[in-house]
Amino acid sequence: MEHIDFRVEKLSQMFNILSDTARLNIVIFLMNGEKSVSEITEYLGMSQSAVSHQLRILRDSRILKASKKGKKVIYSINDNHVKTIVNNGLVHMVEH
Amino acid sequence: MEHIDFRVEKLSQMFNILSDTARLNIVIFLMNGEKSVSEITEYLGMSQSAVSHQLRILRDSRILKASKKGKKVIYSINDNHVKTIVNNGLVHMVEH
DNA sequence: ATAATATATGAAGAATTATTCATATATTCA
DNA sequence: TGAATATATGAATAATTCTTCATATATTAT
Repeated sequence: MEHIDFRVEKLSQMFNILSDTARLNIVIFLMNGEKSVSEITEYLGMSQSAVSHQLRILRDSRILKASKKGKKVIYSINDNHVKTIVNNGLVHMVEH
Repeated sequence: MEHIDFRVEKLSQMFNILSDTARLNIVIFLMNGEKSVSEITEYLGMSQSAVSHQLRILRDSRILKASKKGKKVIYSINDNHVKTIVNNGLVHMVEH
């Protein structure tokens, strides 16, 4: 698979990150605006640790970014492409 | 995560399938028209068995469909949404 | 019927990944 | 300084997944 476009590699990596329900839900949640870790944790109903591990993956892949506000860490979407990709995907999930 | 849209579940499943480089390449290859298993195998440069296993996943998820022409099995895209999702994704992979 | 070609499939092993648990770090407040 | 709150992280386990190998099935040609 050497002759193949590098974009395919990149895209499959992005799809891989969005293939986890928790991570995809986080991204969608943040599309309405930035949130703290505790808000995200409460929204998802998962353990704080599990959420933090997933946030790390989203941060490392530059899909999200984090900033501190006092004790809290605020996450927001860093890669605007992901919004379009997710929105576009959601549209196509309406039927079936 | 009970309060969450069923579309998210569906979309993460679709992303999951497209998160494998081999499968994503197959889908992209078939976006130029239907192909036989041997053509796909040659294109990817993987073993026939590995390709067949991946084709099964794509068939089971209704992203592809298969039809027989003599000894050959011809695969084509069954779910038109996937074309849009992949094309849209590729566009956003252009930079970085 | 037999051989050759094309594709599919089950089992097994290796690799990747998600979650939990325990604990560490950082910040604020008293 | 010490306690409380918020978040991060490493290790370990469980689950999922990809590939290989061997073999099965289907079709065509001789």
